[in-house]
Formats: sequence, C-alpha cells, structure tokens
Amino acid sequence: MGDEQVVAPAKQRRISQRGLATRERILEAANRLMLVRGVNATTLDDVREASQTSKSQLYQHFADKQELVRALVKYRGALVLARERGGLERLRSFSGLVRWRNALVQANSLNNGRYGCGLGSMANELSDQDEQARSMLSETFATWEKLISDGLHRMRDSGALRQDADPEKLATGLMAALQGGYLLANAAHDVAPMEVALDMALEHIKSFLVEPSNEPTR
Amino acid sequence: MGDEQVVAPAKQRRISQRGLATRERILEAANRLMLVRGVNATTLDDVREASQTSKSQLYQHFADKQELVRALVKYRGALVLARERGGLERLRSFSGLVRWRNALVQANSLNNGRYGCGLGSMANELSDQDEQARSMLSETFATWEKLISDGLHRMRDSGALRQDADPEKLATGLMAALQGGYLLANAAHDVAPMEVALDMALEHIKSFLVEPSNEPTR
DNA sequence: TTCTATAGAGACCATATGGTCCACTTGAGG
DNA sequence: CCTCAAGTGGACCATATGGTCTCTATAGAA
Repeated sequence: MGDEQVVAPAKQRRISQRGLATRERILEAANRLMLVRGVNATTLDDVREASQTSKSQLYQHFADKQELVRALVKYRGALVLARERGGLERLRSFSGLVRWRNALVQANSLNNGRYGCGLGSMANELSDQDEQARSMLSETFATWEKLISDGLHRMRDSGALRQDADPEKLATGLMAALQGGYLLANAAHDVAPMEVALDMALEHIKSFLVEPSNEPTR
Repeated sequence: MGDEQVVAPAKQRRISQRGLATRERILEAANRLMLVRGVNATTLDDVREASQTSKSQLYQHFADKQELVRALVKYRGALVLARERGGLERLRSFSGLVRWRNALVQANSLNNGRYGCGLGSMANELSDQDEQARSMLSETFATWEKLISDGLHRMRDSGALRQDADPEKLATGLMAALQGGYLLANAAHDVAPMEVALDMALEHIKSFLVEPSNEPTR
C-alpha cells in the first residue's frame, strides 16, 4: 500500500443533474418530516414515500440513516444560516434587532408556536446520540451567534452601544432566549413565551444603548 | 348502561408493596435511560434490563410504551417541582435567586453541560408526538414558572423589586433563558452558555431592583 | 446507434422492538 | 394449612424498520 491514492483517481463517481435533483428531493423531504415528527420518529420509508423515490435512491446517496441525518444537519444549518445572514449581516441599530425579532416571532406564530427551531430540536435529540452531529450543530450555533455578535460589534463601534457591552455574551444570551422561547412556545402551542423571552433579551441589550431609545419593542 | 359505575366497585385491583416497588423501579430506570438517550431511542427492553424486571411487569403496570412515557412525564415533573420548591419557595431576595442559579449551574456542570433539562428534552421530543404528554409538560412548566413568579411577587411586595416589574413575564423570561441555556450547553458539552444565559436573565431582573445591589452575580 | 455507467424500482432479508400469553411463585387472609 | 389473586419469568409472536440485492431504464460519450 502507499501509491493507490496516487494511481487511482479516487473512483470519482460521476453525478448527474438528475441524481443531484433526487438527492435534493430526499433531503427536502427528510427536512420537512423530521421537523414535525423528530428524527428518531421518522422512518426511511416515510422519507422514501414523501420524496417519491425508492430504497435504492436513499442508499445511493446516503450510506445509512445516520449519514442522511448528518447530511440533514448540514442542509438545515445552511438554510438557517442563509436566512439569518439575510436578517443580520446588515444589522447596525437596535431597530434592526427588533425587526429581526419580529420576523422570527411572526414565522413561529404561523405554526402557533409548534415545531420549534430546526436546529434546536435536532440538537436536543442528537447531542447524546451522534457526536458528529452534535459537533456540527454546536458549530452552527456558534456561527449563528457570530452573526449576531458581529452586528453588536458594529453597533458598539459606531457608538450605538456602550463600550462595556460584551457582544459575545449578549449574543449567547439572545440565542439562549430564542431557543428557550422556541421550546416553551412549542410546549405551550403558543408563541407568547417566545415573545416574552426575546423581549427580555432585547431589553437587556437595550440597557447597553448609549442613548436609550424610545422605540417600541414591538 | 348507566348504573354499572355505581354497582361495580371499579374492579379495584389490590396493589401490594412489592408491586409498587417494582413500578417504582421501572420508572426510575426509564427516567435514567430516557434522560441520556431520549425517549424514542430507549427501548422497553432497555428499561426491562435496567430495572431488573420482566416484560410481564412492564405490561402489568403500564398499558403500553406511551403510558409508560406519560407516567414518566408525571414522575419527572414531580421530581423537578419538588427540587425547585426546595430552592424557590423561600425566595425573598435577589441573592436567593443567585443561589438558585448557582445550584442549577453546578448540577449541570457535573455533566459538562450534557443531557439538558429532563422536562425540556421531553417537551422537545414529545410535543409533536403525544398531545397528552405535551399538555402535562406545559402545565408543569407553568407550575415551575409560578414558583419563580411567586418569589418575585414576594420581592415586589416587600419592596425589593420596583412596582413596574412584571413577575410573570420575568419568570417566563428566566425559564426561557434556563431552557435555552440547557440546550446550548448540551450542544456544546459545556455549561458556559447556560451560565451566560442565566446571568443575562438575572441582570435583567436586577435592573428592577429598588436599590441596585453590588452582589456579584456568581 | 451502441456502449457503459449512473439512476431507479422494488422484491427481499435480518433483526429489533412493541406487545401477548401462559405457566410458575409468592404472600396475605381465612 | 389452604386458597387465590397478585406478582413474576420468559418464551413467543407480529410487524416495523433499516439495510441489501438484482434487474431494468436512461442518458451521455464515442
């Protein structure tokens, strides 16, 4: 052994558009089903049926269920981060934070609080079951928090936030309030707790504003 | 139909000490296993083995797995509420809140952030799967929050908290921070996020103190 | 058009898991 | 001591579920 890596072109399997589309369809179906039923309560047969594919497709694209789940963690993480980048990368003021809050609350209220956060629920279910998934989720949360803390840094640099504000801690606190809010809202089937939680976190951030604004929190 | 309820003594099955002990053993084992593996990932055989019982015991005390899970929801709820009553029913000052925070953080740090809150994880897994369980969990959260808000009410009545403090909202916010903290800590395998989250909530409550104390947050 | 590798359908398999059943044991009341 | 219901052990069953395999269809390169 030693040179087969050089000689063999790694058996680079060609992948067609059609194949890619199928893979996408599977992930999309898994995403939908596992959000409402949870990962462990969703069977491969459910996914197969919902994605209009066959067993062989599932196993052509994913080695086993665990791999599908891990791919879903990436997929969902990418979705959430893309959405959040849209709402956070231009964040420069407290009112921007309020708009961000309102968007999350409104989206969740459409489900009456149900289902919670796609990342949070996976984290809960997988953290003690799949170390690799846990690690990816943890990184995704970190990236998400960074989007927030970057915005807070911009606010601090521009003088909107006081110097003694700690953007990293504020971001972690806000994320915890968001996740806890999702969880309580899901248990209550009511967005209200999520609103209260986010408002608390925003009030706390507000207390670091240089000149306390009179903007309504909602 | 109409009088069988009056006539029949409801087939009141005698239950012996021995039987009760077995039931307890089953619940205790289910509690332990399902906390670390999750409900759906724990099999009845796991529970049977861990509780040193047999299949017939399981089905003598619980109609099916769902009933066992519902019993566990009650069991765990009672445990948590008993523990929390101990820490909260004498709550009369901000420093009491800090002690409460410290106890939770220390307990969780023993697991390096793992496992999260027994109620929160069940809520996440069961809310979209078992309406009855969800409803019980939601009530348990409400009772838990009430323990907190009662304490805050006492603080407000005694003049420690300002009149414009809203104990119910503060309690919900604190609970969300706690649950979100558990979740992030579990994903990170590190208590730190939980500490930050709780500290944020406590800072927020502190901002309602009549005379801002200089007590350290930890 | 022909050839070949990928895409796809779905029968099939092994096992895990929830759930049933029956025979045996135990213990408290008569 | 006898009796009988509660308690217990564990074999057994049906099915769900993850996973494999084989045969066919399709599409792009030559």
